[in-house]
Amino acid sequence: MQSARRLASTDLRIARTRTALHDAFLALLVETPFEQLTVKAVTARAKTGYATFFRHYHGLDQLLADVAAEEIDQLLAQTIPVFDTADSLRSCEALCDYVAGKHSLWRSLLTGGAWPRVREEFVAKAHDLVPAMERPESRIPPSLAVVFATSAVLDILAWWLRDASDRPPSEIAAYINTLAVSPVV
Amino acid sequence: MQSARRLASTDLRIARTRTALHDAFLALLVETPFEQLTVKAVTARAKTGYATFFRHYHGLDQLLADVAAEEIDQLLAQTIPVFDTADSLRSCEALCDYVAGKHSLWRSLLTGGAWPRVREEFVAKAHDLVPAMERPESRIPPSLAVVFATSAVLDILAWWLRDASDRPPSEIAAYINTLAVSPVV
Amino acid sequence: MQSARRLASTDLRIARTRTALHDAFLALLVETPFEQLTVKAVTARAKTGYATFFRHYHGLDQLLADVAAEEIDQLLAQTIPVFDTADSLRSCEALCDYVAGKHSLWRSLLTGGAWPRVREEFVAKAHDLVPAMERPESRIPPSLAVVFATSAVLDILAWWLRDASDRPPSEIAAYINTLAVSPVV
Amino acid sequence: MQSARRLASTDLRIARTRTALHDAFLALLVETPFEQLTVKAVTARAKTGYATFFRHYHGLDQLLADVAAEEIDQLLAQTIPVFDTADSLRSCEALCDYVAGKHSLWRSLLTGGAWPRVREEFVAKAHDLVPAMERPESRIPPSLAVVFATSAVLDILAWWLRDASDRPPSEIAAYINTLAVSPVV
DNA sequence: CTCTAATCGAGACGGTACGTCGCGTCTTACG
DNA sequence: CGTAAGACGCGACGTACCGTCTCGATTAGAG
Repeated sequence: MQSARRLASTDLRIARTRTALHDAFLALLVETPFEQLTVKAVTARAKTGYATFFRHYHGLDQLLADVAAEEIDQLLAQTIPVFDTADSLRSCEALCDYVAGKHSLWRSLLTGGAWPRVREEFVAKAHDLVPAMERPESRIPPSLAVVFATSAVLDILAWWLRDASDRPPSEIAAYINTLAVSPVV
Repeated sequence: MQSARRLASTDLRIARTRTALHDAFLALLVETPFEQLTVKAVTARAKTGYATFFRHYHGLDQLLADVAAEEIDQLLAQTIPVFDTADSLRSCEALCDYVAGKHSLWRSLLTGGAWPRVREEFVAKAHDLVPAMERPESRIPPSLAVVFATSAVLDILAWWLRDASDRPPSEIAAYINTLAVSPVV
Repeated sequence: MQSARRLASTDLRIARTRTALHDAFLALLVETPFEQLTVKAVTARAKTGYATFFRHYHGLDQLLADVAAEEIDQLLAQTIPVFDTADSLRSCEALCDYVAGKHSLWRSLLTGGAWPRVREEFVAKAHDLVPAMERPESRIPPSLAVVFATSAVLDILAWWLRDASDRPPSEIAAYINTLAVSPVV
Repeated sequence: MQSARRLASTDLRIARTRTALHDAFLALLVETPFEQLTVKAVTARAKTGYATFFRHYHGLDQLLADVAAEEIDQLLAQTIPVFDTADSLRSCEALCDYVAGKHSLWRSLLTGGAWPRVREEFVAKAHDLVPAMERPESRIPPSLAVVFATSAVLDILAWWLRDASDRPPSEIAAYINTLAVSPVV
């Protein structure tokens, strides 16, 4: 139960239950803002006993973290090179294409009540990666640069997914490049 | 209760109660993240009856909005000219000086659980002011510009108040100017 | 305020207010069971300020007692001779005719939530009158006789007003005479 | 929760909780008039969570009905033959002996605020049993006979338990026979 | 016919109980 | 004999009503 993820449980039932909760959670997240989700609703949707939930997660926050973590890892993996590459615009486009492919998932994560937590996790993970890409010549403190850049990227993506889903990824990529990337590199 | 603020109720008791709730709320916000506040705690601190709270506000959200609204108005009044003035850096410094003067209040509003709501309100109000300063020549959609700029300003201020309170306002002003203002003007 | 009734207040306003409350109370009692009445409802109906109610009565119970007391006195005045007279049947008919004349009032008092209190008051007042009509030859203890007879009279009247309002007073009088009067004299 | 009783839940905890509430309720009923009982008091006495009460009953009324129903059934089973038997006096004595055996319980039910409800339930149940014992030759309408007889029995019992507990059951039986039974058969 | 006190309306307030909801724990019955 | 179902303790919520209180604004009835 403790760390919930990884530990690659050998028990098939455990994997089954987790998948069910995982999927039910994501499905509900699309219909309902995160703060209004209840354990009961998730377990009902997952056709799982109420108490069972707590055998796998400490609470909805952890389930969110669990679900979001891997998505965040992947998004982050797309985001980091943006700040490292010579051709940052191209990287931005790759990033936006990636998000466009998981449109509804990321809209749930970025435009609802889940988003402060997602942002926090995203920023925290980004921080861990920063030492690897020291950029001492900049006049901006690294910790601020990380916060600013990641927040800006997420803000722009959130704006896209919520208010402007009809615009092409390439356009968004240009905005990200202009507003979030250029100022810090 | 209706609109909660204004309408300047002529009854002294009402003003007294509201002030008490207002102050108690702010005092608790410094010690406790917003999401963990309870009506009971606020009314206890305000030395007010529990039910009385609901005679004035529909819930803690509305109290937060009520408390934050006027602060936001003032901060916004400092922020807008930043994007309009010839000497934007000087305006940024004025903004940072203003925030430094209300250090602990704004730290509560920007670094705790209240901040998503504050940001939302801030962005919404900023949106209402944007038409007044049309900037058609920009290649960034106005609604994105508003979201990006206000979010960036708040992010930078939040970083300052939470992680770097020892830095002088002028330095922060420079960051704001570089990261949030320049890219959109 | 204290004893509420009598004291023949010289102030017209007081009399006016009391009458208004009195009437509003009776009017509501017809529509609503006593236990569901609220002070607010009574004062609203009486077009009177909420606090004004408490300037005249300690609570709804007292208002009920106040309203009921005089009615009970009158009913009791009709009831007592029933047990004293040679021709008890005729007295019973007088009693029933009297009740028939205040049909809706007594239905409210006897068939709703007010009835336990009315009964209690009725029995208590009857008790006070019993010494005057000692009937030592009976095998039934006087205190029981009073309780039984008054309760029985009220029960029969309540049954009439609630379930059999179409029957003539004379028929009810016969029942009262047979069931409540004869057994105790 | 639904029908509250019966359906013999197989879960021990449920039975345990209901018994606790049941007992606590009866214990409090001895000390306190029914209308002044609170759910809080009952649950406190039952050492049970407040909300748990509502998982079993809709309110105190239902709990009273629940508790009283079985007692009423038993008392009624003793009462009915009184009106059917050749030797009604002997039946009355059986009835009084039975009540004497549950003295404190019935005093709580009949002499406090619970009694109007108990009476109502008692009368209602008696009504359901009446068709079985048609007595067409009587000149008293059956529905009145039921109301009168059951009310009279309860009134006499209540008088006994409240004001004359020292009298022997046989004496009370005589009163019941004289006042409540004879007039209707 | 005025002046002065009492009464009035309005409704805020502290308090208490209600009935509901969700959480996280822990017992139970069942497979 | 372990696991899924769900009862439980807890505590916050928002509502309703009570009875008290403080305000002016009237309005009687005594001088």
